Amino acid sequence: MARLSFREQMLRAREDAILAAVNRLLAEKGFDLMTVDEVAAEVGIAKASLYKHFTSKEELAAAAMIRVLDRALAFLDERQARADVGPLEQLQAVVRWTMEVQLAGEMPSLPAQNSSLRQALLANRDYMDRLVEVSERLGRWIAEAQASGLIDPALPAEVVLYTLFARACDPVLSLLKAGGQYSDDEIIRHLLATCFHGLCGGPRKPAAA
Amino acid sequence: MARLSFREQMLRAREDAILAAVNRLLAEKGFDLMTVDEVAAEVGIAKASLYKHFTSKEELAAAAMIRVLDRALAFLDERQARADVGPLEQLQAVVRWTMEVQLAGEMPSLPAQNSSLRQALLANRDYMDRLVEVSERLGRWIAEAQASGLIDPALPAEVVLYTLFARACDPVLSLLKAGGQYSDDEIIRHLLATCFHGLCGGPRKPAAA
DNA sequence: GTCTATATTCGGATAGAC
DNA sequence: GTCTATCCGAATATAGAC
Repeated sequence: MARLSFREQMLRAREDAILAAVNRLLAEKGFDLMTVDEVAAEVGIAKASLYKHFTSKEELAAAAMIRVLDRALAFLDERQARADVGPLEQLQAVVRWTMEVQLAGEMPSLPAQNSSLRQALLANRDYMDRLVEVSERLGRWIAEAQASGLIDPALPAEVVLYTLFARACDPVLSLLKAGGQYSDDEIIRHLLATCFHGLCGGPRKPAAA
Repeated sequence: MARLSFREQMLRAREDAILAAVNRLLAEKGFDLMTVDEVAAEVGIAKASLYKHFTSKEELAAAAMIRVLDRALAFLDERQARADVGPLEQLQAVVRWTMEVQLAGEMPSLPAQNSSLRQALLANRDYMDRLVEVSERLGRWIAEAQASGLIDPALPAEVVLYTLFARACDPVLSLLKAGGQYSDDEIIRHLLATCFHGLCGGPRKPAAA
């Protein structure tokens, strides 16, 4: 039993190393430009060995994205444990977290509408279940925030949810990061401001009347 | 002379048909997933004939994107002719226009950071000149709007500019469009609201104090 | 379950006739 | 300048030895 468990641990460790590499490459180049050869090279094993763990490139990417969703769910767990935080602050904390993941180069970009990956993800129950779970938890905060007017009640909740997902891989962040003239904190501050208060800059100026 | 001019016209017409097809395919699938075979099939000519007009897939895509920028510049010309419109309204009109182009399925998505297309575009003077021109014109409106406080002066102009570009190919729009439960007008209205006033919904509620 | 070597498919690009 | 036919490299996936 102990030996089996040990082997199992080794297996898990290797697979996690694989998924970490896939995750990084997905963030850097996206699914289409990432090659299985690169993944194998980065992990330091032969390509054929990869295919013993995962049966296709799509499954490889799906496993990495499931891992990201699991991290997101763990983060949501943490936040939900705090009862003293309002729904708007929770949503802002989530967006901040996604930006930190982006800055760390660990946020895979959304698959294009036609990608073979998209098909695979839609058919992957493990992935879809987690995506639905994340959406439902965010949906509860969105509903609360809209009920109290902290989030614009005129916006359909769907629009708010999609916007949060989209900001999790907003190209503005990588453009600013590539420009190199702002610190990570400044980037996050500006993007949080535009996400929640818009380019016009909402309620911070209390209208000099 | 007349015959030469006629031939020239035919050539232009064919090339424009090619670019229209490329533009549509770029919007639908992106550069990586678009194949030259598809383009040829859609135009109804042989692939080899395409390569008489354009020497590579990258050049083909670049020509299509230059065409988009030319349309944008023409739109900016129109707007600048109106002297009675404030800078914020001009920027909102621009964003609205980009969303209409997106809804028409004619807005190519931003090339990924590592795409071979990105390299080609950066080296393409015709493309870069137009991109700089668009940026400078938008930059003037942004500066004016920030000077009068209509756009948040705390945001670096660069952040505002990048955000406008990013909203021109925001995946939120295609998600809402795919959902099918909102009219094009509603989609544009909600996205304009989140872009300029944020999820919290800025100055429309005059703070019931 | 890891390796080397290879099969196979696909897509960008070209040759050469007309 | 358009076509048909083809080349060639790249990338996914697999065979088969150890």
